[in-house]
Amino acid sequence: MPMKLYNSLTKEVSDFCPISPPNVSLYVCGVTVYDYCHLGHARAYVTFDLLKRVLSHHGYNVTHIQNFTDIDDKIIARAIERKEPVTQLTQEFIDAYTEDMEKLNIIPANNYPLATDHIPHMVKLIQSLIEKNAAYVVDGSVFFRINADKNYGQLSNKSIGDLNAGHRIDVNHQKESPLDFILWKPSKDDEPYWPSPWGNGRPGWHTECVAMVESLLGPHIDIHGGGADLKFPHHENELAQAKCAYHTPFANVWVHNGFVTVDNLKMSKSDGNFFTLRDIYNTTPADIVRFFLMRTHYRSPLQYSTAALDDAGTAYKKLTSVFDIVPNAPIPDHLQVPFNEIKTLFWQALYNDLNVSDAISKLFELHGLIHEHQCGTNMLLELGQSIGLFYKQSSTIPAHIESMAKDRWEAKKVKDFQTADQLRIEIESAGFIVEDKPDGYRVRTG
RNA sequence: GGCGGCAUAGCCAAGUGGUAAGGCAGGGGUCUGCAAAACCCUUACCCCCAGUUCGAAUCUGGGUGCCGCCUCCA
Repeated sequence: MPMKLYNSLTKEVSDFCPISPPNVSLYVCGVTVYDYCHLGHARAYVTFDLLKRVLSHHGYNVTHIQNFTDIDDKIIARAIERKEPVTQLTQEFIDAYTEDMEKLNIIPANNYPLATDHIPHMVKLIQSLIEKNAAYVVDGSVFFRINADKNYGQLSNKSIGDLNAGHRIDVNHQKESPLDFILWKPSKDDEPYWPSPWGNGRPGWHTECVAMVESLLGPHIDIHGGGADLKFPHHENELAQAKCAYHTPFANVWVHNGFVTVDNLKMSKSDGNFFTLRDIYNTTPADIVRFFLMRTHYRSPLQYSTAALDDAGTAYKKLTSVFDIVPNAPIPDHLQVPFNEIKTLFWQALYNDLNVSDAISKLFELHGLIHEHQCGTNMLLELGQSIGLFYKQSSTIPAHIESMAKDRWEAKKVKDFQTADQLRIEIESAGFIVEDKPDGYRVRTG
Protein backbone atom coordinates (compact mmCIF):
# COMPACT_ATOMS: atom_id res chain seq x y z
CA MET A 1 0.00 0.00 0.00
CA PRO A 2 1.51 3.33 -0.99
CA MET A 3 1.98 6.12 1.47
CA LYS A 4 -0.44 8.95 0.81
CA LEU A 5 0.32 12.53 1.74
CA TYR A 6 -1.45 15.83 1.34
CA ASN A 7 0.67 18.14 -0.74
CA SER A 8 0.14 21.85 -0.10
CA LEU A 9 1.48 22.60 -3.56
CA THR A 10 -1.07 20.53 -5.47
CA LYS A 11 -3.72 20.85 -2.74
CA GLU A 12 -4.54 17.19 -2.85
CA VAL A 13 -3.72 13.89 -1.24
CA SER A 14 -1.61 11.77 -3.54
CA ASP A 15 0.64 8.73 -3.48
CA PHE A 16 4.07 9.54 -2.20
CA CYS A 17 6.80 8.61 -4.69
CA PRO A 18 10.37 9.37 -3.63
CA ILE A 19 12.85 10.71 -6.14
CA SER A 20 15.25 7.86 -5.50
CA PRO A 21 13.67 5.15 -3.41
CA PRO A 22 14.20 3.89 -0.84
CA ASN A 23 15.80 7.17 0.14
CA VAL A 24 13.66 10.08 1.23
CA SER A 25 14.96 13.58 1.82
CA LEU A 26 13.03 15.59 4.39
CA TYR A 27 13.73 19.18 5.29
CA VAL A 28 11.79 20.74 8.14
CA CYS A 29 11.96 24.41 9.02
CA GLY A 30 13.24 24.73 12.55
CA VAL A 31 12.85 27.40 15.17
CA THR A 32 14.35 30.84 15.56
CA VAL A 33 16.31 30.46 18.75
CA TYR A 34 15.58 33.41 20.99
CA ASP A 35 12.99 31.95 23.36
CA TYR A 36 11.59 28.71 24.73
CA CYS A 37 9.44 26.51 22.55
CA HIS A 38 5.70 26.51 23.05
CA LEU A 39 3.10 23.89 22.29
CA GLY A 40 2.73 25.08 18.72
CA HIS A 41 6.37 24.31 18.03
CA ALA A 42 5.96 20.97 19.71
CA ARG A 43 3.04 20.09 17.48
CA ALA A 44 5.07 20.77 14.37
CA TYR A 45 7.97 18.64 15.46
CA VAL A 46 5.79 15.83 16.76
CA THR A 47 4.02 15.84 13.40
CA PHE A 48 7.23 15.49 11.44
CA ASP A 49 8.52 12.93 13.89
CA LEU A 50 5.41 10.90 13.21
CA LEU A 51 5.84 11.35 9.47
CA LYS A 52 9.41 10.16 9.73
CA ARG A 53 8.45 7.11 11.77
CA VAL A 54 5.69 6.13 9.39
CA LEU A 55 7.93 6.58 6.35
CA SER A 56 10.57 4.45 8.03
CA HIS A 57 8.05 1.75 8.82
CA HIS A 58 7.03 1.82 5.18
CA GLY A 59 10.60 0.92 4.33
CA TYR A 60 11.99 4.28 3.39
CA ASN A 61 15.34 5.49 4.52
CA VAL A 62 14.70 9.04 5.64
CA THR A 63 17.34 11.74 5.82
CA HIS A 64 15.99 14.53 7.95
CA ILE A 65 17.53 17.97 8.11
CA GLN A 66 16.18 20.71 10.34
CA ASN A 67 17.74 24.11 10.73
CA PHE A 68 18.10 26.54 13.58
CA THR A 69 17.70 30.17 12.59
CA ASP A 70 20.37 31.69 14.77
CA ILE A 71 20.58 35.19 13.32
CA ASP A 72 17.71 37.60 12.75
CA ASP A 73 16.26 40.86 14.07
CA LYS A 74 14.50 39.32 17.03
CA ILE A 75 17.57 37.46 18.13
CA ILE A 76 19.63 40.62 17.97
CA ALA A 77 16.99 42.55 19.88
CA ARG A 78 16.76 39.88 22.57
CA ALA A 79 20.55 39.68 22.94
CA ILE A 80 20.74 43.43 23.42
CA GLU A 81 17.90 43.29 25.93
CA ARG A 82 19.69 40.57 27.88
CA LYS A 83 23.07 42.22 27.43
CA GLU A 84 24.69 39.08 26.19
CA PRO A 85 26.37 37.97 22.97
CA VAL A 86 24.12 36.66 20.25
CA THR A 87 25.88 33.31 20.19
CA GLN A 88 25.38 32.82 23.91
CA LEU A 89 21.68 33.50 23.56
CA THR A 90 21.23 31.20 20.60
CA GLN A 91 23.20 28.37 22.18
CA GLU A 92 21.05 28.59 25.29
CA PHE A 93 17.86 28.18 23.30
CA ILE A 94 19.27 25.51 21.04
CA ASP A 95 20.02 23.53 24.18
CA ALA A 96 16.54 24.26 25.53
CA TYR A 97 14.98 23.10 22.26
CA THR A 98 16.96 19.88 22.33
CA GLU A 99 15.98 19.18 25.90
CA ASP A 100 12.30 19.98 25.37
CA MET A 101 11.96 17.86 22.24
CA GLU A 102 13.85 14.94 23.70
CA LYS A 103 11.15 14.71 26.35
CA LEU A 104 8.58 14.32 23.58
CA ASN A 105 10.49 11.32 22.24
CA ILE A 106 11.30 13.07 19.00
CA ILE A 107 13.94 11.27 16.99
CA PRO A 108 16.71 13.78 16.34
CA ALA A 109 17.27 14.98 12.81
CA ASN A 110 20.34 13.76 10.98
CA ASN A 111 21.68 17.27 11.12
CA TYR A 112 20.66 20.60 12.65
CA PRO A 113 22.47 23.17 10.51
CA LEU A 114 22.88 26.71 11.78
CA ALA A 115 22.16 29.62 9.50
CA THR A 116 25.40 31.27 10.59
CA ASP A 117 27.38 28.24 9.47
CA HIS A 118 26.06 28.62 5.95
CA ILE A 119 26.61 32.27 5.16
CA PRO A 120 29.04 31.54 2.28
CA HIS A 121 26.43 29.24 0.73
CA MET A 122 23.85 31.96 1.00
CA VAL A 123 26.15 34.55 -0.51
CA LYS A 124 26.76 32.21 -3.40
CA LEU A 125 23.04 31.65 -3.84
CA ILE A 126 22.36 35.38 -3.82
CA GLN A 127 25.10 35.99 -6.35
CA SER A 128 23.61 33.40 -8.58
CA LEU A 129 20.19 35.02 -8.32
CA ILE A 130 21.67 38.39 -9.22
CA GLU A 131 23.40 36.86 -12.24
CA LYS A 132 20.10 35.36 -13.34
CA ASN A 133 18.44 38.73 -13.00
CA ALA A 134 16.21 37.40 -10.21
CA ALA A 135 17.68 39.76 -7.63
CA TYR A 136 18.95 43.33 -7.51
CA VAL A 137 21.20 45.40 -5.29
CA VAL A 138 20.19 48.71 -3.69
CA ASP A 139 22.61 50.44 -1.30
CA GLY A 140 24.05 47.32 0.26
CA SER A 141 20.71 45.50 0.31
CA VAL A 142 19.83 42.73 -2.08
CA PHE A 143 16.22 42.02 -2.96
CA PHE A 144 14.61 39.12 -4.71
CA ARG A 145 12.56 40.14 -7.69
CA ILE A 146 9.36 38.14 -7.39
CA ASN A 147 8.48 38.82 -11.00
CA ALA A 148 11.37 36.57 -11.89
CA ASP A 149 9.21 33.63 -10.93
CA LYS A 150 6.19 33.65 -13.16
CA ASN A 151 4.37 31.21 -10.91
CA TYR A 152 5.00 33.20 -7.75
CA GLY A 153 2.15 32.48 -5.34
CA GLN A 154 1.53 28.93 -6.49
CA LEU A 155 2.20 27.38 -3.10
CA SER A 156 0.10 29.71 -1.00
CA ASN A 157 -2.46 30.13 -3.78
CA LYS A 158 -2.08 33.85 -4.00
CA SER A 159 -1.97 35.95 -7.09
CA ILE A 160 0.37 38.89 -7.21
CA GLY A 161 -2.54 41.15 -8.02
CA ASP A 162 -4.40 40.07 -4.90
CA LEU A 163 -1.34 40.56 -2.78
CA ASN A 164 -0.83 44.05 -4.12
CA ALA A 165 -4.43 44.82 -3.30
CA GLY A 166 -3.83 43.98 0.36
CA HIS A 167 -3.35 46.66 2.97
CA ARG A 168 -0.65 45.05 4.94
CA ILE A 169 2.37 44.99 2.70
CA ASP A 170 5.35 46.85 3.98
CA VAL A 171 6.16 49.92 1.94
CA ASN A 172 9.82 50.15 1.14
CA HIS A 173 10.85 52.52 -1.59
CA GLN A 174 14.02 50.60 -2.27
CA LYS A 175 11.96 47.73 -3.65
CA GLU A 176 10.77 47.52 -7.21
CA SER A 177 7.68 45.72 -6.03
CA PRO A 178 6.30 45.75 -2.52
CA LEU A 179 6.36 41.96 -2.63
CA ASP A 180 10.07 41.70 -3.30
CA PHE A 181 11.84 40.39 -0.26
CA ILE A 182 15.25 40.91 1.20
CA LEU A 183 18.06 38.46 0.57
CA TRP A 184 20.88 40.41 2.14
CA LYS A 185 20.45 43.08 4.75
CA PRO A 186 23.18 45.61 5.58
CA SER A 187 24.15 45.62 9.24
CA LYS A 188 23.76 48.60 11.50
CA ASP A 189 26.36 49.55 14.07
CA ASP A 190 26.84 46.99 16.83
CA GLU A 191 25.02 44.31 14.91
CA PRO A 192 26.68 41.05 13.97
CA TYR A 193 27.74 41.01 10.34
CA TRP A 194 29.36 38.94 7.68
CA PRO A 195 31.29 40.25 4.69
CA SER A 196 29.72 40.04 1.26
CA PRO A 197 30.16 41.53 -2.20
CA TRP A 198 27.46 44.06 -1.21
CA GLY A 199 29.04 45.09 2.05
CA ASN A 200 28.82 43.86 5.61
CA GLY A 201 25.48 42.48 6.55
CA ARG A 202 23.41 39.41 7.24
CA PRO A 203 21.16 37.17 5.19
CA GLY A 204 17.41 37.48 4.96
CA TRP A 205 15.43 34.69 6.58
CA HIS A 206 13.99 33.16 3.43
CA THR A 207 17.41 32.45 2.03
CA GLU A 208 18.92 30.19 4.65
CA CYS A 209 16.67 27.20 4.09
CA VAL A 210 17.25 27.22 0.36
CA ALA A 211 21.02 27.30 0.78
CA MET A 212 21.00 24.62 3.45
CA VAL A 213 18.67 22.34 1.54
CA GLU A 214 20.89 22.63 -1.50
CA SER A 215 24.12 22.06 0.34
CA LEU A 216 22.93 19.21 2.57
CA LEU A 217 20.31 17.42 0.50
CA GLY A 218 20.73 18.72 -3.02
CA PRO A 219 18.60 21.16 -5.02
CA HIS A 220 15.59 18.84 -5.36
CA ILE A 221 14.16 17.09 -2.31
CA ASP A 222 11.21 14.88 -1.53
CA ILE A 223 9.49 16.65 1.33
CA HIS A 224 9.69 20.13 2.74
CA GLY A 225 7.74 20.81 5.88
CA GLY A 226 6.82 23.28 8.56
CA GLY A 227 3.92 24.97 10.27
CA ALA A 228 1.08 26.31 8.14
CA ASP A 229 2.14 29.83 9.04
CA LEU A 230 5.33 29.32 7.07
CA LYS A 231 3.52 28.70 3.82
CA PHE A 232 3.42 32.38 3.05
CA PRO A 233 5.64 34.17 2.69
CA HIS A 234 8.48 31.94 3.89
CA HIS A 235 7.99 28.82 1.84
CA GLU A 236 6.65 30.71 -1.14
CA ASN A 237 9.81 32.78 -1.12
CA GLU A 238 12.03 29.76 -0.70
CA LEU A 239 10.38 28.10 -3.64
CA ALA A 240 10.77 31.14 -5.85
CA GLN A 241 14.48 31.42 -5.06
CA ALA A 242 15.17 27.76 -5.56
CA LYS A 243 13.35 27.65 -8.87
CA CYS A 244 15.22 30.66 -10.15
CA ALA A 245 18.60 29.55 -8.85
CA TYR A 246 18.53 25.83 -9.52
CA HIS A 247 15.77 25.39 -12.09
CA THR A 248 14.36 22.46 -10.12
CA PRO A 249 10.94 21.91 -8.51
CA PHE A 250 12.83 22.22 -5.17
CA ALA A 251 10.48 20.02 -3.13
CA ASN A 252 8.04 17.47 -4.51
CA VAL A 253 5.75 17.50 -1.53
CA TRP A 254 5.09 20.38 0.86
CA VAL A 255 3.68 19.31 4.20
CA HIS A 256 2.22 21.85 6.60
CA ASN A 257 0.83 21.14 10.02
CA GLY A 258 -2.13 23.01 11.51
CA PHE A 259 -2.03 25.33 14.48
CA VAL A 260 -2.48 24.83 18.15
CA THR A 261 -5.23 27.19 19.25
CA VAL A 262 -6.22 28.68 22.57
CA ASP A 263 -9.81 29.80 22.96
CA ASN A 264 -10.16 29.12 19.28
CA LEU A 265 -7.35 31.51 18.36
CA LYS A 266 -3.94 30.58 17.03
CA MET A 267 -1.30 30.22 19.70
CA SER A 268 1.52 32.57 18.86
CA LYS A 269 4.30 34.52 20.40
CA SER A 270 3.08 37.84 19.12
CA ASP A 271 -0.41 37.36 20.54
CA GLY A 272 1.05 36.32 23.87
CA ASN A 273 -1.37 33.42 24.23
CA PHE A 274 1.29 30.74 24.25
CA PHE A 275 2.19 28.07 26.75
CA THR A 276 5.79 26.94 26.83
CA LEU A 277 6.58 23.28 26.96
CA ARG A 278 8.48 23.86 30.16
CA ASP A 279 5.41 25.24 31.86
CA ILE A 280 3.27 22.39 30.62
CA TYR A 281 5.82 19.80 31.71
CA ASN A 282 5.43 21.12 35.24
CA THR A 283 1.89 19.81 35.37
CA THR A 284 1.72 17.12 32.70
CA PRO A 285 4.09 14.27 31.88
CA ALA A 286 5.71 14.72 28.48
CA ASP A 287 4.38 11.45 27.07
CA ILE A 288 0.85 12.68 27.68
CA VAL A 289 1.70 15.94 25.96
CA ARG A 290 2.90 13.95 22.99
CA PHE A 291 -0.26 11.86 22.97
CA PHE A 292 -2.36 15.02 23.19
CA LEU A 293 -0.52 16.55 20.23
CA MET A 294 -0.85 13.39 18.15
CA ARG A 295 -4.50 12.62 18.75
CA THR A 296 -5.79 15.17 16.29
CA HIS A 297 -5.07 14.94 12.58
CA TYR A 298 -1.99 17.02 11.83
CA ARG A 299 -3.73 19.39 9.44
CA SER A 300 -6.66 20.24 11.72
CA PRO A 301 -6.51 22.93 14.34
CA LEU A 302 -5.82 21.56 17.79
CA GLN A 303 -7.54 23.31 20.65
CA TYR A 304 -5.42 23.55 23.77
CA SER A 305 -6.90 23.77 27.24
CA THR A 306 -6.07 22.13 30.53
CA ALA A 307 -9.32 20.18 30.22
CA ALA A 308 -8.32 18.89 26.78
CA LEU A 309 -4.92 17.91 28.12
CA ASP A 310 -6.51 16.11 31.07
CA ASP A 311 -8.85 14.33 28.70
CA ALA A 312 -5.86 13.11 26.73
CA GLY A 313 -4.14 12.07 29.92
CA THR A 314 -7.08 9.96 31.04
CA ALA A 315 -7.31 8.28 27.67
CA TYR A 316 -3.58 7.64 27.52
CA LYS A 317 -3.48 6.16 31.00
CA LYS A 318 -6.30 3.84 30.08
CA LEU A 319 -4.20 2.59 27.21
CA THR A 320 -1.02 2.18 29.21
CA SER A 321 -2.68 0.65 32.26
CA VAL A 322 -3.08 -2.57 30.30
CA PHE A 323 0.66 -3.19 30.63
CA ASP A 324 0.28 -3.34 34.42
CA ILE A 325 -2.87 -5.37 34.40
CA VAL A 326 -2.77 -7.96 31.64
CA PRO A 327 0.02 -10.52 31.67
CA ASN A 328 2.30 -10.43 28.68
CA ALA A 329 1.09 -13.60 26.99
CA PRO A 330 1.63 -14.43 23.32
CA ILE A 331 -1.33 -14.37 20.96
CA PRO A 332 -2.52 -17.93 20.33
CA ASP A 333 -2.94 -19.12 16.75
CA HIS A 334 -6.71 -18.98 16.72
CA LEU A 335 -6.63 -15.27 17.64
CA GLN A 336 -3.98 -14.21 15.15
CA VAL A 337 -6.58 -13.09 12.63
CA PRO A 338 -8.45 -10.49 14.71
CA PHE A 339 -5.26 -9.14 16.25
CA ASN A 340 -3.48 -8.88 12.93
CA GLU A 341 -6.47 -7.24 11.33
CA ILE A 342 -6.26 -4.40 13.82
CA LYS A 343 -2.54 -4.10 13.18
CA THR A 344 -3.17 -3.89 9.44
CA LEU A 345 -5.85 -1.24 9.86
CA PHE A 346 -3.56 0.70 12.16
CA TRP A 347 -0.88 0.99 9.50
CA GLN A 348 -3.38 1.60 6.73
CA ALA A 349 -4.67 4.58 8.68
CA LEU A 350 -1.19 5.99 9.10
CA TYR A 351 -0.29 5.44 5.47
CA ASN A 352 -3.36 7.45 4.62
CA ASP A 353 -1.94 10.92 5.15
CA LEU A 354 -1.08 10.15 8.77
CA ASN A 355 -4.61 9.54 9.94
CA VAL A 356 -3.45 9.16 13.47
CA SER A 357 -6.89 9.64 15.01
CA ASP A 358 -8.04 6.58 13.14
CA ALA A 359 -4.86 4.72 14.05
CA ILE A 360 -5.23 5.51 17.73
CA SER A 361 -8.80 4.27 17.67
CA LYS A 362 -7.33 0.96 16.55
CA LEU A 363 -5.09 0.98 19.60
CA PHE A 364 -8.19 1.25 21.77
CA GLU A 365 -9.82 -1.59 19.90
CA LEU A 366 -6.67 -3.61 20.44
CA HIS A 367 -6.82 -2.67 24.08
CA GLY A 368 -10.31 -4.17 24.22
CA LEU A 369 -9.16 -7.39 22.58
CA ILE A 370 -6.23 -7.66 24.96
CA HIS A 371 -8.55 -7.47 27.95
CA GLU A 372 -10.99 -9.88 26.44
CA HIS A 373 -8.39 -12.52 25.70
CA GLN A 374 -5.72 -11.64 28.27
CA CYS A 375 -2.92 -11.69 25.74
CA GLY A 376 -1.21 -9.57 23.11
CA THR A 377 0.10 -6.66 25.15
CA ASN A 378 3.28 -6.86 23.11
CA MET A 379 1.42 -5.91 19.98
CA LEU A 380 0.01 -2.80 21.63
CA LEU A 381 3.46 -1.90 22.90
CA GLU A 382 4.98 -2.43 19.48
CA LEU A 383 2.38 -0.37 17.61
CA GLY A 384 2.41 2.41 20.18
CA GLN A 385 6.18 2.62 20.26
CA SER A 386 6.39 2.65 16.50
CA ILE A 387 4.61 6.01 16.55
CA GLY A 388 6.58 7.26 19.51
CA LEU A 389 4.20 6.45 22.36
CA PHE A 390 4.74 4.35 25.50
CA TYR A 391 8.27 5.55 25.95
CA LYS A 392 8.10 6.93 29.44
CA GLN A 393 10.45 5.32 31.90
CA SER A 394 8.75 4.18 35.04
CA SER A 395 8.07 7.29 37.06
CA THR A 396 10.43 7.89 39.89
CA ILE A 397 8.80 7.30 43.24
CA PRO A 398 10.83 8.55 46.24
CA ALA A 399 12.22 5.80 48.45
CA HIS A 400 10.30 6.90 51.53
CA ILE A 401 7.02 6.74 49.62
CA GLU A 402 7.86 3.27 48.35
CA SER A 403 8.67 2.27 51.88
CA MET A 404 5.35 3.60 53.19
CA ALA A 405 3.51 1.75 50.47
CA LYS A 406 5.29 -1.42 51.42
CA ASP A 407 4.42 -0.92 55.10
CA ARG A 408 0.81 -0.36 54.12
CA TRP A 409 0.77 -3.61 52.21
CA GLU A 410 2.21 -5.44 55.20
CA ALA A 411 -0.42 -3.88 57.45
CA LYS A 412 -3.14 -4.89 55.04
CA LYS A 413 -1.92 -8.44 54.98
CA VAL A 414 -2.45 -8.73 58.74
CA LYS A 415 -5.76 -6.84 58.38
CA ASP A 416 -4.53 -3.82 60.28
CA PHE A 417 -6.72 -1.57 58.15
CA GLN A 418 -6.40 1.43 60.42
CA THR A 419 -2.64 1.60 59.87
CA ALA A 420 -3.06 0.81 56.20
CA ASP A 421 -5.56 3.63 55.69
CA GLN A 422 -3.44 6.04 57.66
CA LEU A 423 -0.44 5.27 55.44
CA ARG A 424 -2.50 5.63 52.30
CA ILE A 425 -3.67 9.06 53.42
CA GLU A 426 -0.08 10.09 54.10
CA ILE A 427 1.05 8.85 50.71
CA GLU A 428 -1.77 10.74 49.04
CA SER A 429 -1.01 13.94 50.86
CA ALA A 430 2.54 13.64 49.52
CA GLY A 431 1.09 13.68 46.02
CA PHE A 432 1.18 9.98 45.21
CA ILE A 433 -1.50 7.39 44.78
CA VAL A 434 -1.29 3.82 45.95
CA GLU A 435 -3.51 1.33 44.19
CA ASP A 436 -4.17 -2.27 45.05
CA LYS A 437 -3.92 -4.93 42.43
CA PRO A 438 -5.11 -8.53 42.72
CA ASP A 439 -1.62 -9.67 43.57
CA GLY A 440 -0.08 -6.61 45.16
CA TYR A 441 -0.05 -2.85 44.82
CA ARG A 442 1.49 -0.06 42.81
CA VAL A 443 2.38 3.51 43.54
CA ARG A 444 2.01 6.21 40.95
CA THR A 445 2.28 9.96 40.80
CA GLY A 446 -0.97 11.78 41.49
C1' G B 1 -10.51 44.17 0.58
C1' G B 2 -8.18 39.35 -1.55
C1' C B 3 -7.31 34.07 -0.86
C1' G B 4 -8.05 29.51 1.79
C1' G B 5 -9.98 26.09 5.52
C1' C B 6 -13.57 24.20 8.85
C1' A B 7 -18.89 23.12 10.80
C1' U B 8 -20.27 15.18 13.08
C1' A B 9 -23.40 13.37 20.30
C1' G B 10 -22.47 17.41 26.72
C1' C B 11 -16.93 17.86 25.14
C1' C B 12 -12.80 16.08 21.85
C1' A B 13 -12.53 13.53 17.21
C1' A B 14 -12.33 9.76 12.64
C1' G B 15 -15.24 8.75 8.48
C1' U B 16 -15.20 12.07 1.78
C1' G B 17 -21.36 8.21 -2.15
C1' G B 18 -24.17 2.61 0.50
C1' U B 19 -27.64 4.28 6.06
C1' A B 20 -22.32 7.03 11.78
C1' A B 21 -14.68 4.59 14.50
C1' G B 22 -12.49 5.90 18.98
C1' G B 23 -11.65 8.82 23.53
C1' C B 24 -13.48 11.98 27.69
C1' A B 25 -17.61 13.15 30.65
C1' G B 26 -22.63 11.07 32.15
C1' G B 27 -25.80 6.62 33.42
C1' G B 28 -25.94 1.26 34.78
C1' G B 29 -23.17 -3.04 36.38
C1' U B 30 -18.67 -6.24 37.98
C1' C B 31 -14.55 -6.37 41.24
C1' U B 32 -13.14 -4.47 46.21
C1' G B 33 -11.98 -4.35 54.06
C1' C B 34 -11.99 1.01 52.48
C1' A B 35 -10.24 3.91 48.52
C1' A B 36 -8.44 3.99 43.82
C1' A B 37 -7.65 1.71 39.41
C1' A B 38 -9.54 -1.51 35.98
C1' C B 39 -13.16 -4.20 33.08
C1' C B 40 -18.24 -4.81 30.79
C1' C B 41 -22.89 -2.44 28.99
C1' U B 42 -25.06 2.29 27.48
C1' U B 43 -25.59 7.65 24.69
C1' A B 44 -26.02 10.98 17.10
C1' C B 45 -32.26 12.40 12.61
C1' C B 46 -23.76 14.44 10.83
C1' C B 47 -25.13 23.79 10.90
C1' C B 48 -29.47 25.47 7.48
C1' C B 49 -31.95 25.48 2.46
C1' A B 50 -32.15 23.63 -2.43
C1' G B 51 -30.14 20.15 -6.11
C1' U B 52 -27.56 15.56 -8.37
C1' U B 53 -28.24 10.18 -7.25
C1' C B 54 -31.61 4.01 -6.48
C1' G B 55 -28.84 5.94 -2.26
C1' A B 56 -25.14 11.90 0.65
C1' A B 57 -22.34 13.47 6.83
C1' U B 58 -19.72 12.43 2.27
C1' C B 59 -20.87 15.49 -4.50
C1' U B 60 -23.02 20.59 -6.54
C1' G B 61 -25.20 25.56 -5.68
C1' G B 62 -26.83 29.15 -2.07
C1' G B 63 -26.95 30.68 3.09
C1' U B 64 -25.18 31.14 8.26
C1' G B 65 -21.26 30.78 11.82
C1' C B 66 -16.13 30.16 13.18
C1' C B 67 -10.90 30.14 12.01
C1' G B 68 -6.40 30.98 9.22
C1' C B 69 -3.06 33.53 5.69
C1' C B 70 -2.21 38.23 3.23
C1' U B 71 3.38 41.28 8.85
C1' C B 72 7.64 38.10 12.52
C1' C B 73 5.45 33.39 13.49
C1' A B 74 5.67 25.93 14.12
